[in-house]
Amino acid sequence: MPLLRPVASRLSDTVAAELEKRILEGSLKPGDRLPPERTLALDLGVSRPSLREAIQKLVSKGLLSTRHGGGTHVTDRLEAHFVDPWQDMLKGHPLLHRDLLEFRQMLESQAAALAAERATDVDIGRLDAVHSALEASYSSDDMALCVDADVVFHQAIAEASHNVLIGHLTASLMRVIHGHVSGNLEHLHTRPERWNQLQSQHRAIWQAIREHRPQEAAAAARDHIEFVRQSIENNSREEERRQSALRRSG
Amino acid sequence: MPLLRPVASRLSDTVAAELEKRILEGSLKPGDRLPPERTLALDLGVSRPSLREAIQKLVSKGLLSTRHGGGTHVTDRLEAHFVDPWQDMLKGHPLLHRDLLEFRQMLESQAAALAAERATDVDIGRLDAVHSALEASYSSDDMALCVDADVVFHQAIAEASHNVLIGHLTASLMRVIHGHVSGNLEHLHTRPERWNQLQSQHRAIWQAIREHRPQEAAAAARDHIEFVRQSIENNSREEERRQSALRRSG
DNA sequence: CCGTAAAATTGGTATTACCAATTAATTCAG
DNA sequence: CTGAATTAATTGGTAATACCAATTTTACGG
Repeated sequence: MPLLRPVASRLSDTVAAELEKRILEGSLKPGDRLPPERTLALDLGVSRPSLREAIQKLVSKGLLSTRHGGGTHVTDRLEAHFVDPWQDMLKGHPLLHRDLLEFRQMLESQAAALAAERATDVDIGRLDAVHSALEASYSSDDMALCVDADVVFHQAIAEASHNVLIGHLTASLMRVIHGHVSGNLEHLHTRPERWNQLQSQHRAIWQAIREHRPQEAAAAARDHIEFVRQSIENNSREEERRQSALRRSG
Repeated sequence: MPLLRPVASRLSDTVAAELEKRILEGSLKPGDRLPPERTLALDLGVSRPSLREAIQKLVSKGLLSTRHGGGTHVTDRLEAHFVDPWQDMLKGHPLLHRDLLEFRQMLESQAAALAAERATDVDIGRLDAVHSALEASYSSDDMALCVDADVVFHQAIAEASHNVLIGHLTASLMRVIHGHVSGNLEHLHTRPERWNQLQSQHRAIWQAIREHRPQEAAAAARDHIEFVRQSIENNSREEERRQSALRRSG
């Protein structure tokens, strides 16, 4: 009697667990579209009804969402749980930006350090690609492209840290601050020497990670955010002067 | 366009809602056995696969439980409705514990450092009160009291850091890990020397903060979480040995 | 009366077919 | 050549059916 599996009944459970695992470990990211049920069932070696039962479980858990004819997508329940309360907070209370940058400094330096420790060859390959895309975008004058590449770069580092919480939390923060990054980059673009500093900072983080030097990676990330912080301060101070001058003239 | 019901598709959803309704309104009491799938599907006027998808949803919600060949029963615990999303994530994916502790280590050491820098007199006054309450609870044998005091202590530190994000995130994490803290504390309580170590660690963090020494505070917090991590590892390893011994004897 | 084995019951899985909504590709008018 | 409308493909939703596996019930024999 081949009783290899003492407790493994309910195939749909193991399938659901497999999908959940892929989501948590990042091979299926929030927003991604799953393969069609028919092919996915074939991949997993199960029938379509079994796969569907598994999908329904995850839908009821809030991890997936299905649209008739449209496909099955991964939702971002993990992120939403943390980030929802913050969304409108930042809107009405700009003084929170200090806290947020402080938090980013901690989060991204830690992410860089862990990435330097744990990055595999595929992680480094992805980092290389993302970083060269970043440098390419900086050579262009397309601000939107720069912002996207910047976000992708930091996200790639977070995922190379191989810590689910850091990965999801970074994604959340990036979505929240996307607008601010955009404004700040536009400001920096008018100052070539600052613009180049940004690039060299990114390069420093990148190299420290791919050469597996955690201390330097963390320090470089910390310096980078510190630079961004000062830049934002200068920006708002200038803005204030401009407003005040406007008031005098008007 | 009379699109009164934008979302009403997915028959399995309406079936699941119908069953849930019957359970909640009492026509299906906890412990009751549901009719066989075939007859129930006939009653509801749907196919068996559709009914099964609905049942799987309710199973994943914790309202029903199925036993191969035994039947489908209503779970006796209805509070399963309100479980925190992160809770069951940690249940099924133990590898997340590592990530979570790693994240806590970063978060709480940073919180301690910032608290040591910025704590005002009122913050320190509150910390003193909370810490003495913690020591008092540790002298008693009331585990629930200890867990609560522990959570309050760490939360007070997070709030003394004067960073809104750190405060809220700590609160979220504390809610998620409340159950695990409880289990771990019970385990530690059986080992007096470990139990005392915990107290001295708390005291070290507390004193470093109230004497405004950020470096020591961060280090003490880091050591504390590291201690917790090792304790949990030992606990699970012992548990594993116990299980294995049980299997051998059985 | 009890224990064991056979049979009925019941949940689990797979196959197949078809329907319905969405998305893409194509075509045709301008 | 562009763009909007139509058509075709893709893809999730539902159903019917057959068979497998675990459990429970029943019946039989001691």
